[in-house]
Amino acid sequence: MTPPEYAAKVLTKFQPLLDRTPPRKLFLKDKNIFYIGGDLKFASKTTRDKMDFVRKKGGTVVPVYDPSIVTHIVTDTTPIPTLKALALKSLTEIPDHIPTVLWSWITSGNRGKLEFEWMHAAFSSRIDADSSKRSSKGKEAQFPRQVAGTVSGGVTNSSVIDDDHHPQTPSSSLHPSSAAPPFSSAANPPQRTRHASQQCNGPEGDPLAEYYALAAADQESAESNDSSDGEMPMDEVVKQSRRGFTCDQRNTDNGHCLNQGIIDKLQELMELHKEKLSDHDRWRVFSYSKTIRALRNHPVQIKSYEQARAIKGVGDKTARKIEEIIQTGELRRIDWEKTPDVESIKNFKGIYDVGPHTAYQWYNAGCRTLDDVKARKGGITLTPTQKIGVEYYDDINSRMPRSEAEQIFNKIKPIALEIDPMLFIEIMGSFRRGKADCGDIDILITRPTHDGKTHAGVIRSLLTELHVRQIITEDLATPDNFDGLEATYRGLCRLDFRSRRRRIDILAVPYESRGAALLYYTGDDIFNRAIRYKAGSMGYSLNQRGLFTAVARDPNDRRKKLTKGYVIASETEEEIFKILNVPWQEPHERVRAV
DNA sequence: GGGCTGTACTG
DNA sequence: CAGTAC
DNA sequence: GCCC
Repeated sequence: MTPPEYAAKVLTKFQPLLDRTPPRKLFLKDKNIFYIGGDLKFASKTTRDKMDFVRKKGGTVVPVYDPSIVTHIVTDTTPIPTLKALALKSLTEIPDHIPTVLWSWITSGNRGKLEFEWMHAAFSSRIDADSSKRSSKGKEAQFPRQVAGTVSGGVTNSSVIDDDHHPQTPSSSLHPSSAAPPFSSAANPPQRTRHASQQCNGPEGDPLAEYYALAAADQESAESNDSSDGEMPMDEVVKQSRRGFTCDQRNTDNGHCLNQGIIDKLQELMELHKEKLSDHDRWRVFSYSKTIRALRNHPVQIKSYEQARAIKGVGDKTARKIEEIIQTGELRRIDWEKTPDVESIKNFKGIYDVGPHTAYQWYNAGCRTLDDVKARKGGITLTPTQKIGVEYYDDINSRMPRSEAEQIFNKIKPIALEIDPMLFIEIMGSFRRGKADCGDIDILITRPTHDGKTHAGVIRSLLTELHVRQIITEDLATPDNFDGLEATYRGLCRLDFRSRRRRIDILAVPYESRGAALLYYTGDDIFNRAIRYKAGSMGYSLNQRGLFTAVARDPNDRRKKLTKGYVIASETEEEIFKILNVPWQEPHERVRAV
């Protein structure tokens, strides 16, 4: 039997099953899927199982590719056979509203909600294809929709993934979700709400499933509300928007850039300043990184001092440097800053728990290399944490493929749920932002309280258990209070006994703080600083516990708070964005780092 | 001249 | 408290 | 470093 023949047959199968399945479990409802297993002539067992699965989850298996009907192309194979099955000559002929995704996108629905399509893009060239780009009318009406059950998710051929970005990952990896983030993000708030609602058909087991849905609904109903409800004089509001906060605008492009030459030189200079000791240098780095970010997003090639100067964040000094780069192709300041200490300091700071101060102390004691440090040259001493930092120097300074973070998390999550099945436990950080590789694993833990219970004590049990199972191998910093609702843990972990050590952070927060915590632990760093800065400039204060108002600050020292103020938002990310008048951005859109 | 995020852990 | 990390 |  051919795949189209079987697809046609699937449409009539499972109807009784579909009729008695709760609609919330049918996460493929309204999805018209054209599936390509690889063999065009014969529907293999795997292909048949997969088509069955789609149907059982409420999806429609479309027998013939018709772009006006199909909402998603799911492929387990490479471009050539895929195109053959579609009867097309080039991938570019597929409309932008039809994503080409891997099978893993389908099975991601098993975890409570379908993940973003770009996270499972089968071909990097079509990573921006997005079903939310489809005009909302005239679609998906032709086919009946219903149904559900369970079936094993298939294994995916990941050789189709463009894994240029993480060469250390063998192409035999079975984790196709390690696709790179999209180069540009076209999402906007109205589409986002649609995204969110299409993703909230979680199993009852996910305590936050409804929270995501509610948050999305909140946002929708609040769209027209003016955020400045009388608190603030109008002219001040205007002034703020003129200033422009880094958290407000998405990065427009990550690809090649017209000002790459300038960027390279400024970046080189910035890297040198990073290794210097003074506060002055620290702020220079802050400033350069802002300039570089602006240049990355700058649509035209800069050819003059004036043009450079016109960019927000570029002052006289930097504009002069840019001018020099344009005219000579060089930047003399780079050689000037390339002092002999830079290399040593950089290496020392690569040790966990070694910052500028310690690095210079060691340098002044006569250390120049890591071996000098290991030999305690000059009589230097190391803290216990620093010793761990030295021992696992290479591990800690390398990134792991997204799939490894996922695998480690998949070991930890069941252990946590065994302690308390009501826990909310998710990976945050760069993983949540969809990065193809992760520097560490950030795990957020909380628990709904409507049954009168909390997650107090869970952190202690979980850490104990993870130590026993040798998943966590070293502690770097342990919580002040192991039994509270709030806890911060930092350590090293590993997937199995022959894997590298990986940095892991486990954070627990009270349930009411989950939105603020989600926001903070998702980052990225620069986005966080920017949104906190904006909050501060609007008279609020934002931290991982919530957005606070009426915070009285010491007039002599603005950073000192005299009163805590009171929480005005903390349960959802959406309400915090809304109050701060920051356009909604999905985690993968919150990337600001250069 | 002062701000450029705000907090937790370590010794 | 200073230093470090996120 | 930049901005106020």
